[in-house]
Amino acid sequence: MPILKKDKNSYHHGNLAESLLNAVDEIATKFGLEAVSLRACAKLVGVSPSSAFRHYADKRALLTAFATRALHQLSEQMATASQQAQEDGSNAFSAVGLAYIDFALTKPAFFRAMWREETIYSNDEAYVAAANQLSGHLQGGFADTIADKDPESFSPQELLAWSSVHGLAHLFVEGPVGNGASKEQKLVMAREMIQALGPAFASSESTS
Amino acid sequence: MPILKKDKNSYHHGNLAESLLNAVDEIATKFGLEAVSLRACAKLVGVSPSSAFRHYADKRALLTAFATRALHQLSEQMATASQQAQEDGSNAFSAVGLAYIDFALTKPAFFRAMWREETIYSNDEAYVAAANQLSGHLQGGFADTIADKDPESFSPQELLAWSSVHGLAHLFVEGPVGNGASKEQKLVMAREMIQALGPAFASSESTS
DNA sequence: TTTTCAATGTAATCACTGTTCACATAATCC
DNA sequence: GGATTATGTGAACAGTGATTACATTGAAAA
Repeated sequence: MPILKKDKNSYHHGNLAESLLNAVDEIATKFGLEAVSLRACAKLVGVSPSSAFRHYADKRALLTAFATRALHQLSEQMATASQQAQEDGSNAFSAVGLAYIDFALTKPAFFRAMWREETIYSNDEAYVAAANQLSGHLQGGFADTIADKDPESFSPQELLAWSSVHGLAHLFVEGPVGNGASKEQKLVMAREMIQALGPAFASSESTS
Repeated sequence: MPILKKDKNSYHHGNLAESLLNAVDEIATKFGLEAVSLRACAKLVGVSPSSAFRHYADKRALLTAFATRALHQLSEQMATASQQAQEDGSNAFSAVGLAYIDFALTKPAFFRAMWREETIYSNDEAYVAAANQLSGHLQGGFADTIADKDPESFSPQELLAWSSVHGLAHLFVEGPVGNGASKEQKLVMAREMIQALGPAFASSESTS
């Protein structure tokens, strides 16, 4: 799946929709989310600016697709972390939470793109589904009763779990927390914070 | 402090720097943060677009000043909430945390502006100071040893406190949490989440 | 009071942005 | 092979942040 058009003379690109997402990826990674423009993406892909509108109604629609893809990537990493923890016998919620924060630290532009009401269509079906999947992974991390639960309703503890992990990730990425620290140090802070969360779950969970 | 130039013929505005901040306020409140443009602010103030650059080096500098002002406003609300709780004898951290979330729900555009690395100068002295003041209020909410602590270092529990409150506020404002719910319902969710946080602090705090 | 000068606001202009529209080219279906 | 649909193009539009040389003003200095 090449980003660039295969040969400069071919009129059709063949994979433009996805290639544009890859272009967003590349530009956001290199120069930040703010630097992502339709024209820059089009140029990177080797295509005229207006061609993007054949595949996305809007810049916002493109960013929505990108955010959705990012959500899926994060979900995937959380799933493997959970699986790994299950094999190790270690704490699943801690593993999933750390995966969440690690993703934010590794791909800050992606994390930013995911949560930005005003620049994505947050009612988009695929986006909502991906977000629900995310929260499901987190809920599944510290309780094994996921599937048949209403994804819209959170118990206070579930909300606490998501909020704290998400909040730390966001404060790392956008806020003044841990400004001088390395990624490893931040992950240590995260692990400790998650550990401190333990007593809040102890009452409702049998074993840990 | 009028936003508009007093009389259309006077060459000097007299209070442009602050009036521009008010313009950002108004536009962000009415049309969202994304709609804030230097030109729109200038027009609202009744002044030419380029005049803004006499007072702010950048659009980013303007937004930094706006974010800083917003941080102060939030700080103020947290301070009064804390004071109120102290008079009532109710839980100070809960009050401060709820004030934090209430602010985010009431002024989402302000909350967004506060935390946006790429559109503000997050190393700006005044901004950093305001952010530190914020975290101080939160730390002060559940322990009374604020003043002489290094604002850069957080204990795991302090980090947990800020992260969970901040995370829920952010998920409300930018994320899919509580999408159909009213502000009051969200505040109930917030109160319950904060309550669920209690056990995590119990071990290190004597009384509550 | 007059003169000087720094502070503040302006107009014109630049490259860039998202978006639209009439058009060009290609792939696909009958 | 010819018609139809999907996909990419080029030119244009208004709006954006920013810079520059210039205009206007208020206040300090004479």
